[in-house]
Amino acid sequence: MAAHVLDHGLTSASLRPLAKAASTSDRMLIYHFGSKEGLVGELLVTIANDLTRKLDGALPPEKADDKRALLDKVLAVVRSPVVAAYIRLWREVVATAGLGQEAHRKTAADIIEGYVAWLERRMPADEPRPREAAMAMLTVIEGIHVMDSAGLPTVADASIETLYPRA
Amino acid sequence: MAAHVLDHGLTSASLRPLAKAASTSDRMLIYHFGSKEGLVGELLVTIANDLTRKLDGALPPEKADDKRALLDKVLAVVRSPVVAAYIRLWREVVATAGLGQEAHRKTAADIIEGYVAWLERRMPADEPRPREAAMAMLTVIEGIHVMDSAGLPTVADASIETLYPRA
DNA sequence: CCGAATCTGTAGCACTCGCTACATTTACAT
DNA sequence: ATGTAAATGTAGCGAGTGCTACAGATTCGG
Repeated sequence: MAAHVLDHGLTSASLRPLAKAASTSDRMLIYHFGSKEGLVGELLVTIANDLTRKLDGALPPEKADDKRALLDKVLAVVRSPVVAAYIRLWREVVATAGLGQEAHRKTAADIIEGYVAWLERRMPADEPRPREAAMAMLTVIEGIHVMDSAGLPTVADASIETLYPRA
Repeated sequence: MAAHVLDHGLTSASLRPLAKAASTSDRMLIYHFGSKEGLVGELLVTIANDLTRKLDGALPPEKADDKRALLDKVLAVVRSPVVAAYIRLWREVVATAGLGQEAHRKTAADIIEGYVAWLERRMPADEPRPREAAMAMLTVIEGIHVMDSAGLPTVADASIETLYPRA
């Protein structure tokens, strides 16, 4: 089911295709998860954990040499095809969080807090305000994702060079 | 119809409610726009123009004193309730653009290019690379929108202070 | 005034949506 | 072995989806 959602998107995911992906029936999904909302909630948690594991695997928690090096490494990972699917899903969650979806808003906030901490742990040792630096870098990364989604990596790269110039 | 989409979102917009908002029938919408896809396309163009007009009205094209002042002014506008609705819709377009929706990707790219130019025109006169500076600022603004959507303005504000420190 | 083209209302088609009723099977403790 | 609870299959409900067929109304040039 996680694979199906990563492929086809969250808002267009309906019970019957999800059930097919899990080799069961919609009947069973409702039976086990109570409702579609419950299913999606648990699914998002699972997927977020998957992503965390992938990121940790690709980038062990060591202090980077400088911020630009860290940003480059992170972008190399999140722009890779496998992780990019997670980012697309992430865009959907943020979008629905913007509307009334309070559950998704909470999920989004949790995930962001998690990644701020994740980035903070990898900030250069000489960084005076690592937490603020992590927040700033994550904000930039989110912006870059938007540019990538729009098919404008040029804009993204120019932004990187401007905000985090190579030493 | 634009108001309805701004209120209720794009992906959940269906013909009958849209028709009701326009005091017609779904029959008529298809007659005039050919298909839902055509309708949404024209609707997005109209809405984007609306937003451009609002932004121009709120922020005439004058060179700002410095980048932080420009950023603050822009954020004051895009965070106002009226404009925030447009931003929520924008998030949806970006999210669907990330999936297969080539039409939305094109729309997204056009809009971004437009706002880069819009920002460039307002960059401080002493800015050596106004275009790159505009791209960078727009990237940051997009990231800030994400933080706002997740209900984390704290993160957004810390990022602003870090990336564009007050002189 | 009249034919033709442009509009619009009513009804409905074939489909998907989340979810449920009901019956049946399976697993397991006693 | 038997009673009980968990698990599953089949069928379907009511609502909504984009869109169409058909018929009647309106408008307008000749």
